[in-house]
Amino acid sequence: MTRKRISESTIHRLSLYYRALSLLEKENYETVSSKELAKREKLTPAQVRKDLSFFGTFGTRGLGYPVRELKHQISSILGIDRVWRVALVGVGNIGSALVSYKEFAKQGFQIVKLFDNDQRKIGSNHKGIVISDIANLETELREANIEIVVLAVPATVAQYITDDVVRAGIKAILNFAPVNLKVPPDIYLRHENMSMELEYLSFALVNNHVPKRNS
Amino acid sequence: MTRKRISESTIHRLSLYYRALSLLEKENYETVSSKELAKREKLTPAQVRKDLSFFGTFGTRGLGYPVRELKHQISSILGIDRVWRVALVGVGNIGSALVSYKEFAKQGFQIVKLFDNDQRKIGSNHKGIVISDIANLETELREANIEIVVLAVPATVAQYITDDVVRAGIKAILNFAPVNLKVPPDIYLRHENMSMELEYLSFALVNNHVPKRNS
DNA sequence: TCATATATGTGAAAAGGTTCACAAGAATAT
DNA sequence: ATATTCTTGTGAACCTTTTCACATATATGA
Repeated sequence: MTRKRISESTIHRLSLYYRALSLLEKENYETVSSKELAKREKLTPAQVRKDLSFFGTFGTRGLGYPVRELKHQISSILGIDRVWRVALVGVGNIGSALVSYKEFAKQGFQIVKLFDNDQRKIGSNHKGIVISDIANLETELREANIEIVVLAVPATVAQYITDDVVRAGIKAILNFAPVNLKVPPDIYLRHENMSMELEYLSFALVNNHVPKRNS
Repeated sequence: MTRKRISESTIHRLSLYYRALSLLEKENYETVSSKELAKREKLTPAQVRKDLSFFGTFGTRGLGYPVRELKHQISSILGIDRVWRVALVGVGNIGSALVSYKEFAKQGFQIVKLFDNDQRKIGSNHKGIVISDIANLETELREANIEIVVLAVPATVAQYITDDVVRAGIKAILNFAPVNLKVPPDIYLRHENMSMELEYLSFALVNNHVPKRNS
């Protein structure tokens, strides 16, 4: 299905374009040029055009891109023009915050299951979702037709839980634990390492680092 | 001060090496090879060696790298062998989670000030820190000698707050709001976009994307 | 002590990603 | 209708990053 090998950077930038287009739409823009789009996300016009060109031709010469239409196209490319059934494992600090994080829902990532191993939490209702026992992870992930699992558990147990998740047939995992996880090659695994960017800032301050671009 | 221009990717990987070395230290390893280090973070041995070579020669041929020593060196390169005075603006869902996030403290990022605009929160004690009024942001950032500011505020107000933060002389900002921010060129600005990785997973699932490597 | 195995450090090659530059199409003004 | 301006789409050039491959150094075992 992959026409050409799309780089990770391009995909990440699609997220940025989508975000910018959402805003432009709210501001009642009909069309937008690659120049304006680039400016808003601190990129170059050529980069914007090249990225989009991998997926088709969406613009009109002399005019630019139709905001609503392009936004829709990108959402379709990213697969966020639908609802994804997401389960969150670990309803601690980070986990709780993620349940309430509006941005996820807005983009179709619906958290429909919560898991924890804390007896005090299991069975209780958290933002409208009853917290399940992590002991039943595999079964309940299957029964609820979960497609994406978000891990917000301590690093020490992340691998065990991951093994369970993989056994449940889940193909996409987003891991917030600061540890690398072993998964079979057919599983999509991504990491959200929140210290990393702080460490980058630290490095930059200490070394007077000259970045190519901010962000 | 920059010997050579170090790439962002290299710096991010230093974070990974640091993490792996911390674990290796706990496991009582004396030395570690680039091969083992690479395996643990799903990289290649050559990559590890090349990255490290930008900063000096830390290894011993035939033996590998001394775990404790290399960990210390990397922490020094990243500037996390010291304490950073961090302020967090926005004590909502994400903000609260970040205050309790152990990983930050562990790496020297000490959150010493909290700000919010909610009258119910201002003056109250949150995990040992009294929440300040965001109206006094500029003054209090200066008075507390804050070096890094973390923004966990709604996208709609992020730019105004950023302007305040910049006026306070802060040179490093980590932004969790899903919006791009305008800052002068001498400010280090980084974004933590938590939807981005979910969107990547979505893209990967829909397009059967073949990644270069996981993560 | 010598041979063998191990593993670093690094130029050079290869791969990958970004920017350039321009032809071509569309809109707008005269 | 025509000229002018605007802006896309894209091959090619350029630049950056990764990987290769090997000389070099150390450790280990016989």
